[in-house]
Amino acid sequence: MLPVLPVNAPYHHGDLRAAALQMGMEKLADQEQPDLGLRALARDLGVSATALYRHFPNKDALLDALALEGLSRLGHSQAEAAEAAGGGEAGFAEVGITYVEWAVQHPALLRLIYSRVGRVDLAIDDPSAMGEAFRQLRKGIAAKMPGDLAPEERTAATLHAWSLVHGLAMLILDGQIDYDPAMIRKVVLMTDFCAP
Amino acid sequence: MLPVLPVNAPYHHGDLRAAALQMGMEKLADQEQPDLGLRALARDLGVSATALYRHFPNKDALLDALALEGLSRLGHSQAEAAEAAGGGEAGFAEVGITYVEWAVQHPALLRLIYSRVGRVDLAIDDPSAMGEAFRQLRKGIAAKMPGDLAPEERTAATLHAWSLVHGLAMLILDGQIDYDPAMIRKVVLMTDFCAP
DNA sequence: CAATCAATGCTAACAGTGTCAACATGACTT
DNA sequence: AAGTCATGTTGACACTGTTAGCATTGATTG
Repeated sequence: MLPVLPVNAPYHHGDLRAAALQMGMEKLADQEQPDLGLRALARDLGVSATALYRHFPNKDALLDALALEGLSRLGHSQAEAAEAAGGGEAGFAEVGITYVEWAVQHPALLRLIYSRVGRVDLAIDDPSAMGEAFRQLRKGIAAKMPGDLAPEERTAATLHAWSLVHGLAMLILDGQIDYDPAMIRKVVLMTDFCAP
Repeated sequence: MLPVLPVNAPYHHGDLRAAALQMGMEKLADQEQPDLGLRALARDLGVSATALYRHFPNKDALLDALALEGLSRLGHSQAEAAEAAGGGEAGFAEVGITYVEWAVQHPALLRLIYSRVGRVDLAIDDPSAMGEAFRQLRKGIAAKMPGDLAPEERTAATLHAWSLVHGLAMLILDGQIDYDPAMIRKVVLMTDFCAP
């Protein structure tokens, strides 16, 4: 977290944008809440407070970029878990469990993602970037579901699965329930396959 | 939102603490995010910025008080819904649906509650106030559940129900899914009764 | 190679925030 | 009536995001 390039630092940083995103990610990884200060971040980068404005129009844009990166990583983890678990119902449940695990391991990042994803349609150079990533995630969920369901049921089941694991994750992050992997597994397995 | 006592305002307010909590609640009701400024609140109350420090040790304490009040209101709504729906499985589902409805109607307040409830054990005059309220809520959920379940299953089912509606509520508040009452009902009813 | 220019950095400043210390007012007690 | 203490006020400090204007550098072009 110390300033980069402490000695003989050149006037120009090289790739401040990438460095800011990387350090932002590191700071988020160390925190519970997604509280990032622009000035504090610049300080840790060994750069003046306003230098970041050459790379991001404002603080929101920086946080959006971090959220987007986080969303991408979450998507990768999901995809990995899906692959590792193979297809079928068991694989689907594993994807949900992975979601909760990822949330526990990246609390600030998950919070950041969901806090910035909603209002992303407005005033972003690539308006559909975040929305698209999320659509992929949803599609990923839907694709892993048991196949013999009517479209209406499919939507409801997707919503059900997403809500369940998201709720579990949020309750854990907010300190309402303890993180007990066995219990998570039990809860997730409770309902995913008991279609009448 | 205009200053209280605009003309002939006496030096002392009368009951600033109650007024602050009430105006805080009103402001939260008008917002999507629980962003409350101490100075802005004082301004709207027609009082100096630091006057609130005679009634709350700091901003966190004020927000904690608001969260506690919000939690109480949520509990009341839950209890009402449980009563109105009668007992049994249908009544239980109704409580869950009410939870989501309440969240949609009080987005900032629900967010405030969950953001402050976790770390409430520290440095509050009544340490167990918030925890107790939440324990009541959990007990309320558990009490409304179908009765013929082993204790272990009971815990899991409670967790499942809470996570499901909380996840639904959060995804709606974060703009990820639309609020469609019929769909909510469908999803909540999907799994609550399919015990093996 | 030298001159120009755009990209990228810096400092200074402004409005806003939470918070503390010191002072002012007024309601209640004796 | 006098005095005390809860409650209000002003002023200040450190912090934040943001803008305007100036400085430096690496790259492009004559």
